[in-house]
Amino acid sequence: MEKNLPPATVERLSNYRRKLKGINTEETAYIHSHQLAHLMRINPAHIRRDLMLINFSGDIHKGYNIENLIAKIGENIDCIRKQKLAFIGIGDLGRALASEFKNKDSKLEIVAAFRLEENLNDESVDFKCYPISKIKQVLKKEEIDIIVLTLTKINLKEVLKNIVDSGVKGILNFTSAHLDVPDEIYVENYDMIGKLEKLSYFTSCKD
Amino acid sequence: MEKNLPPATVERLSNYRRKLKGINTEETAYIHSHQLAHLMRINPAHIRRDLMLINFSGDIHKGYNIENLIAKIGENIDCIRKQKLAFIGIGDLGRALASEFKNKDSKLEIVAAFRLEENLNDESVDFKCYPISKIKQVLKKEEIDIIVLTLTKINLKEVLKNIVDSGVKGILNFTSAHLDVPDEIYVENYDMIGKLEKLSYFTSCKD
DNA sequence: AATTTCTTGTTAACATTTTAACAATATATG
DNA sequence: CATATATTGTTAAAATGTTAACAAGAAATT
Ligand SMILES: NC(=O)c1ccc[n+]([C@@H]2O[C@H](COP(=O)([O-])OP(=O)(O)OC[C@H]3O[C@@H](n4cnc5c(N)ncnc54)[C@H](O)[C@@H]3O)[C@@H](O)[C@H]2O)c1
Ligand SMILES: NC(=O)c1ccc[n+]([C@@H]2O[C@H](COP(=O)([O-])OP(=O)(O)OC[C@H]3O[C@@H](n4cnc5c(N)ncnc54)[C@H](O)[C@@H]3O)[C@@H](O)[C@H]2O)c1
Repeated sequence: MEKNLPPATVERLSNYRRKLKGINTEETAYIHSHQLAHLMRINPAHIRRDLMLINFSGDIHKGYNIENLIAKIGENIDCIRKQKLAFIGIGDLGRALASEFKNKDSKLEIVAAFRLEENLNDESVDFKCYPISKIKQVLKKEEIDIIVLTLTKINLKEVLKNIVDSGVKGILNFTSAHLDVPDEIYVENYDMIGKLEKLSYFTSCKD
Repeated sequence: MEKNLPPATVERLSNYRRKLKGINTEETAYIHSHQLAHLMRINPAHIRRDLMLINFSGDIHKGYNIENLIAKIGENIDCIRKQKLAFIGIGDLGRALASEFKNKDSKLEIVAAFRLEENLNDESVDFKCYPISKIKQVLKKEEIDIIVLTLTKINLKEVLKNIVDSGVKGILNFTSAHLDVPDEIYVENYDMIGKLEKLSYFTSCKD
């Protein structure tokens, strides 16, 4: 399978799927483009175009079969094997994000988290938590694919070096720090403040 | 002032500012487009174009004066008066997001949070926390501009009705629920899973 | 003084994303 | 049966976003 879907489409497909999974298909097995569009707050043409790109056909009158669509999206955007995630920093934010994964049966699996504290009971989470001193060893052994950075930035430099050396392929970065890593590593920065300030700009009267 | 900046530029300007504020201007008072671009992992032309849009000029050799630039960005994207935020749901995620606001001296100010629990000590946060039963009353009285939704979705329908009635202008939504609110309210959905799955798509070998 | 070297500001080209438009087609309705 | 209606799939157009290119000009260097 070639990775020829536009990034914006990939992200939307993931969002469609999550929304569709929330629908009880015993009540409604089909959904129309305009209905899904309404749920997603986007244009119906968008939906039709995205589904065209993954070659998914609907019934001209009943609409799209929800279960089949969920499966088709998976065929197109999921990795064949499970990809392994590790969290670095497991405080308020890390815990909140990690708990989103429960009951999601995604192809992404959290296999480890790291934190400063050497001895700590981590009963609230269902993956293994290590002190950061073990990072080198664990990343290599577990063959982690993707890192989620939710740490406060003490020692970031050394942490990054270990990440790069371990062969990780992508980083989702929630810290405000600059990540000086090679271009081969796909970095996605994620910042709420930017979104909020954009929202503020477009909702405030500027006169 | 007219709101004629492209959304993508507004978001980037906010990000530039946050990055610039992290620089010690006693050491380096100026920054070049390519330096900031490197920090942001974007193209230098991007920076120059964005700053052109807000009419900010740099010194042809020294680059951009950091303090002036921070101020200029503020003039262009900040609301004249402080805008008031309220969080609905103040668990792991709410707390993590709220604590990002400390020491940020933004024009956005958290003035209230709501949660299910009637009696609870909220010592870790520095704004007022109310039980959700008080929502109607508080939103009206405080004239909240923007809502951050970080609740687990019990009673969402009623919560939404109160939000709409109170005249809120924007919602940053972290829940997976569909927000059925009038089009006048600017809704921004924010989902980490979509970003992660996109990251997974572009980092995995699909052959 | 001339030349080289940078960097900004700006334009124009390019790429991507979004949306409108509509033919094709199936069902329902009069 | 003919007509009205609704929805998909697809193309084309419009809008937005990104990047390349380069003139203009300031300092440094020869
Ligand atoms: N991008 C956003 O929108 C956003 C929102 C909220 C928080 N944040 C950022 O997320 C990060 C975490 O926030 P939080 O509220 O969860 O903080 P927290 O204090 O609750 O948790 C921090 C965690 O990181 C660990 N940690 C710190 N330094 C570490 C290191 N060098 N190596 C390994 N582990 C380390 C700690 O042990 C702890 O588990 C912060 O950098 C914060 O700025 C970003
Ligand atoms: N978009 C994302 O990337 C992302 C990531 C993590 C969590 N989430 C979502 O954020 C939400 C909160 O997650 P969390 O980990 O902080 O949960 P949590 O259980 O730690 O906290 C939930 C909070 O919401 C409050 N609450 C619940 N129902 C409420 C109601 N009807 N009215 C008022 N308050 C209410 C609770 O009192 C509590 O304060 C969940 O919906 C979760 O799915 C989204």
